[in-house]
Amino acid sequence: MSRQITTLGYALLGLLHQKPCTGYDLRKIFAETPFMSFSESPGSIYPALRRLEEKGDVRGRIQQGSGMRRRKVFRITPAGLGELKEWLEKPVGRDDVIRGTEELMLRFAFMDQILSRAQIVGFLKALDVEFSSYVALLKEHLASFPGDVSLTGRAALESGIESYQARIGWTRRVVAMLQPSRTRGES
Amino acid sequence: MSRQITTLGYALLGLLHQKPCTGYDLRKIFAETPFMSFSESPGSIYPALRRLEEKGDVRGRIQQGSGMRRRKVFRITPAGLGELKEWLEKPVGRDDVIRGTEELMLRFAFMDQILSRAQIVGFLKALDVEFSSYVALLKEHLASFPGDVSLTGRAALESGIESYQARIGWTRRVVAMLQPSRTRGES
DNA sequence: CGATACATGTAAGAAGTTACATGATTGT
DNA sequence: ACAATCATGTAACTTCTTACATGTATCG
Repeated sequence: MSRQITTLGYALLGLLHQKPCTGYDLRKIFAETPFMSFSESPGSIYPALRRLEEKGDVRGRIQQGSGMRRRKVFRITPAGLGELKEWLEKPVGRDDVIRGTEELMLRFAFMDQILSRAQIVGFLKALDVEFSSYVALLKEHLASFPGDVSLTGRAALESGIESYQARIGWTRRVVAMLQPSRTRGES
Repeated sequence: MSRQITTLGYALLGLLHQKPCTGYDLRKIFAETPFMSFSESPGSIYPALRRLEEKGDVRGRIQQGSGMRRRKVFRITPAGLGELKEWLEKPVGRDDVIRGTEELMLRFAFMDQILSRAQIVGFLKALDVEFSSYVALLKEHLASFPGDVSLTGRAALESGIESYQARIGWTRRVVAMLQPSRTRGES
C-alpha cells in the first residue's frame, strides 16, 4: 500500500516540521537556499505534497481571506512526524555512503528538535565509522589502480578520498562540540 | 530529435572509449568500483546502450564462437567520441556546481587521452573559480543563518563548505602537478 | 549434477523534468 | 496599464527501479 516516501518527500516533511508552508514557500526555499539541490519546479513539488497528503503525513488547509490570494498551507501531521523520525533514526550503512553524502547530511540537518543529543552523537559516530571504512576501500582501489591507464581517473579518485576525509574531520569536531569535554574517564 | 544523452550515457561512452565492453562488463564496473554510484541493474544499462546505439554513438557487434556464450561487444563510434568530447569541453558554470560535484569529477576522470593538458588545466582552473565563489555564497548563507533555529542545520552547512574547500585545495595541487614549475617567467 | 558466474533482455510502475496553463495581487 | 511576483496546478515525456524471464558455461 502506501508507497514509500522519496528523498524529496522527506525534505518536505523536514521543512514542514520547522514551520508550516505553502507549496510556493517550499519552492522558494529550494530556489534560494543552496542547501540541497532539489528542483524548484512546480511539477515535482505539488505532486509530492499531494502524495504526502494522501498518505496522511501532511495536511493542507486552504486560506482564503478578503484581499488575499487563495493559498494552501501545509502542516506536518503526527503520522508524518513519525515517518520523519523513523527516517532520521535509520541506521547508517555502507549503502547510504555509496549513494552520496547528500541525503545523510540532509538527515543530519533535520535532527535538531526531533532527536536527542545522544542520538545525534550516535549518528555522527556511525558516519565516522562508515566514512572511514569507505576511505579505506577507496585507498585500496587507488593502490590497485593501473597508473598508466588514466592519470585524471586516479586524480579524481584522490579527490573523492580527500572529500571524505574532510567529512570525517567534521564529524569528529561536531561530536567534540556536542559532548562537553569529559577528559577524565567516565562510565 | 536525437534526445540528449544522460549522465549514465556519458559514463558509458567514457568507459567504452577506454576499451570496448559488453553490457555485462559495464555492469560489473559499476558494481565493483566505488567510483561513481550508478546502478548496476540491467534495466538501466541495456536500455541506455540501446539508446546510444540507435543514436549512432556506439556500435555493438555480436560475438558468437564455438564454446563461447553469445555476447555483444560495444565500441564507441567517431560520432560518440565527438559527443563525449563536447561534454568534456562544456564550460563549467554555477549550475554544474549546484547539481553536485559528482558529474564534474566524472568528466574530469574521462579527460585523459581525449583533451589536451592545457584544456585539463583550464577545466581545473574553472572548477577552482566556481567552487570558490560557491563557497563564498555558502558562507554568506551561514552568516545570515538564524543561529537558534537549527544547530544541526548550521553544522551541515559548515560541512558542505569544508567539503568544497577540500576540492579547491585538490584542484590547486593537481594544477601545480600538471604545470611543471615555471617559476621564472616564461612565455 | 548443482551452484555460481556469465550474458541479455523485458514489463510495470514511480518519479522527475519541461513546458504549458491559469489567474490574482502588488508595485510602478 | 503593464510587469513582476504570488500561487497552484496539469500533461507529455523520459528515465530509472524493481522484478521477472531466459539460457549457457564453468567449477567443484
